[in-house]
Amino acid sequence: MDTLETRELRYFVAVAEELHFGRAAERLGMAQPPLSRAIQQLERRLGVTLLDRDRRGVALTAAGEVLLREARAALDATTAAARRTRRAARSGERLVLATKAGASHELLRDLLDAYAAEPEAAEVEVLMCGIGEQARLLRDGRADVALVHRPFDDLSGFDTEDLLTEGQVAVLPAGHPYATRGSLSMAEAADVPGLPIARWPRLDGTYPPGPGPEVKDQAQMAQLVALGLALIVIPASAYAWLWAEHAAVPVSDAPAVTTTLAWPAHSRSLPLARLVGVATRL
Amino acid sequence: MDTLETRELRYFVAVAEELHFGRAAERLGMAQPPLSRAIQQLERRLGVTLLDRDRRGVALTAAGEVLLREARAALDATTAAARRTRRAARSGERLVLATKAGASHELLRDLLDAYAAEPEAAEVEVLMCGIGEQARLLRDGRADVALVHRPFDDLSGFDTEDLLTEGQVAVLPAGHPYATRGSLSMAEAADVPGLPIARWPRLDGTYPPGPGPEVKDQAQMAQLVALGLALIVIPASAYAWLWAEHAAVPVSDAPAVTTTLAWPAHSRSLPLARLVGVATRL
DNA sequence: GCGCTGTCATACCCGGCAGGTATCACAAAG
DNA sequence: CTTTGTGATACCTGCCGGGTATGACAGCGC
Repeated sequence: MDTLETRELRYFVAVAEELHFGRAAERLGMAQPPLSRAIQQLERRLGVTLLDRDRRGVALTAAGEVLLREARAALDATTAAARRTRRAARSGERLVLATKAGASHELLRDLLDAYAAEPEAAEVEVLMCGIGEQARLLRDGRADVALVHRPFDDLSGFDTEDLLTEGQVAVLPAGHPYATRGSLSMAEAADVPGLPIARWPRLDGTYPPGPGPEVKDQAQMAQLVALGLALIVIPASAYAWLWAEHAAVPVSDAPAVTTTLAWPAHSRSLPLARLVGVATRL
Repeated sequence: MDTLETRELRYFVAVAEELHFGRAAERLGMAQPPLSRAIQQLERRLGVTLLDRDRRGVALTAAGEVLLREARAALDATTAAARRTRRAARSGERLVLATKAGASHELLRDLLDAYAAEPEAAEVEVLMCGIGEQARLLRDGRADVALVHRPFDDLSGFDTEDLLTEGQVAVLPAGHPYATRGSLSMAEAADVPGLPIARWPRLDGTYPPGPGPEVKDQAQMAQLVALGLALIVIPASAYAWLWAEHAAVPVSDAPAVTTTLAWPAHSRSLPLARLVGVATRL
């Protein structure tokens, strides 16, 4: 019952993702034959067929799907081990906080200020990342803690602390007739003539269907709205990046958004514990 | 930024746990010199000192502590990958459910019955384990899902579904004067003359202080109570294993215990999803 | 102080296996 | 039937993981 080596897992993930031995080998910086052999060995050692080689193409078996998912998690865990160990050794202690660019401005500012006021506060590095990337950064050790937003982000596997629940607002071009309304319903927001709701990616990177333009960060949204090409519905705290050409109107029936602090479940870092403590008292 | 091999992690964990290269090498089934060399290489590659070799003994540095924790998690993840892959390939699908021996009898029976009644139900193997072992079994892939009890078990890192919340009862020898009482308070239970409360291990394996005997499973508890040497306070559903020599009295102010279904956060197994679905409808 | 013992590090050797190159086998396309 | 693209096979080589023997050094008993 020998244990799998990370090398084998890396190879398998490459092949499973490319579904092509040649390209996978290239990505791994090696030749194709040893890669084929390594995968065969892996299959023999597990006693399981992972790939259906069907001349002209490779497909994952059910067991292969399982291994792909598990192997990714295991690889993330090992790289996280290396990263966190290196970080623990360097420069005393230091926290890396991942957050979506532009979101929860005031909350983040207050949190950092309050934490910095603590005696023995560690240095906090803020890592701005794209939508939905926080979980990945936490899992592979690039971040120690993250500000995430329910129900948008995937929190499974983390410890969390809710910080703030808030409604959402519709952001419109400043001169638009609806900009002076006191509030809107989702139905109204979805049906503004000439202003489709912009779509942003879901957890898996795909976009929901709809007429609006696809965007991938707040800067794109801001510009599209300022240009009068779309409207967007966002948490009220994302307000901070509003331009002069924007107006915000509360959306009465949009789902509430909770800003949450999340960190790896097994973390025992003292500075992190202190940051969480500060956050709860905010 | 090369990635760590599981072999290195295994070696490091052995040394970190033994704090002795010789014993660690023996445990790993190898000679001591190559182990020393491997650890040195690991330290060089990470650019971090993990161990303070201080003639006569080895001690972990702060970075070493971090790596020990992270390495254990990573190793669990890789062995889980192997186990789950093998299991996915064998015998169609099959679920392994871990539970504390003797706890939540009726609930477990109902759950298994309801699940078995489903069309396309997978085979469920019930794995009885000791107190607090469920989390480990889930983490290293020996189990797919577990029945755990809040606030006793460590649920960090898992998805969960609460099934049942209940009070606790004091279990006494059948003939004891208090056995006929309608209810007790914690203060009263803690102060029964000649009957100290038995202590069971906490998450880390240590015992809380107190006058009562230390026990490690329900059979020991049962016997101690039947012998008139101790009383215990347990969730009402653990009732099922009561002997004729026992009597149970509700404890009015004991913290409520919730029986919870827990599973690895990233699991995507269809039979598991079905089991969770059945559980929520229970 | 002088061995003795227990500990980790060093020196050196060897065999297996990861990786490379060349080639094969085969299926689909034309 | 050739061409093209694919993964598998055959075979070689060098590196590195592992073994043995030994060194360096701290504490201990006398």
